[in-house]
Amino acid sequence: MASGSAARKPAPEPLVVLEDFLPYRLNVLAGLTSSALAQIYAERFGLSIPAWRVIVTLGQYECRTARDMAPDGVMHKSTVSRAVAALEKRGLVKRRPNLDDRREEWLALTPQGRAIYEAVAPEALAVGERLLSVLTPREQETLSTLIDKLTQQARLLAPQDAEGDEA
Amino acid sequence: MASGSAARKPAPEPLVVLEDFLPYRLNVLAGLTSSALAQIYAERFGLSIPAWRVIVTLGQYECRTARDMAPDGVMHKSTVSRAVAALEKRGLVKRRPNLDDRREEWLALTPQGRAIYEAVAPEALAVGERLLSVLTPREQETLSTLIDKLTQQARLLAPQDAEGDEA
DNA sequence: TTCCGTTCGTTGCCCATGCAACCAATACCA
DNA sequence: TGGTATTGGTTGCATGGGCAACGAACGGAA
Repeated sequence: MASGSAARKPAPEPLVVLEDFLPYRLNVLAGLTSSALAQIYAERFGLSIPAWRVIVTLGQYECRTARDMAPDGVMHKSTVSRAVAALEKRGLVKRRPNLDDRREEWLALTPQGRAIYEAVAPEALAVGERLLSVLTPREQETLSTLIDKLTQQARLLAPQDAEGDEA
Repeated sequence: MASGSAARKPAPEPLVVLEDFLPYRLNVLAGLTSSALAQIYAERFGLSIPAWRVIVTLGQYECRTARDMAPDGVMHKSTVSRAVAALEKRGLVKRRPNLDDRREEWLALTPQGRAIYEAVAPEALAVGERLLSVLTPREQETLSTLIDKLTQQARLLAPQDAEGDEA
């Protein structure tokens, strides 16, 4: 069927099969999980992903500077800056000047920020659990190891961008 | 040292440890590999990631419609539309009307498009190889299996967005 | 034939984000 | 001390990409 000429011809030489290409598959997986989470962050709590990361980090450490917010260089500093500004505006985060170095400021969750943190965190964790529930504990450990190895290697392959920001 | 009051206090209850949180780690890994690849695509060939995906798909199948370009629902149809438009403008892709259904159009690489495909593909593959080179063949197989399982599960958790587009 | 519902694809609008330039404060060094 | 380089953080600008509304074309039913 279809037109008489060249429909659905196989390509001369398929050099890459996209659905077997690791970076593509990683992107798909990460995108799906991100959107599952972003849905919770956004619809229920009005948080962007960067905002969520800031909140989680402050939930862990109580007091951090904006620079410490992305020690792995994942978020751009402008992203962090804007996320913090938005959170401060909503009264979820407060800043205190660091008297020892007045370039930077200490950040902390306000009580309202902490409350949101305590509301979102369990739901986010639940999504993570549901995701991992298809793997055996042993597989989960293996996965963790593999991700670490790959991440370490990926840092070497993506030098000046995501990493050069730091250092 | 530091200010006398509340610097670096541990948080009351760290509910989530970001660097152990699977979705976060996946995002970091995918982001690093993406940026390693995007660098090649962009700097050397002026291709965005969606454009690259279109080119690879057409390199595999010769003739596809825009709709078939993201069968897994990863790319939004507007993203595909714009990527195809840009590629056509650069003379890398050509459209032919499908006379059997004039809503859609067949897409194919032009010779120039094919040339770019053949130039980019090996480099992209090389990055993928270098990434995987830190894993044993057995680990690579395991990884593949785990990614598949997780992706399948992630599709269930991210319903209306990335998937609802299709169906 | 004429409706109605659905699908493919495009486009206007808007927001998020990366980049780069910039300001302020500090560090280093002569 | 002064001068330069470096770092923390913000902001203007341009771009990429999502969403939703739209137009065009098809399918089915009366």
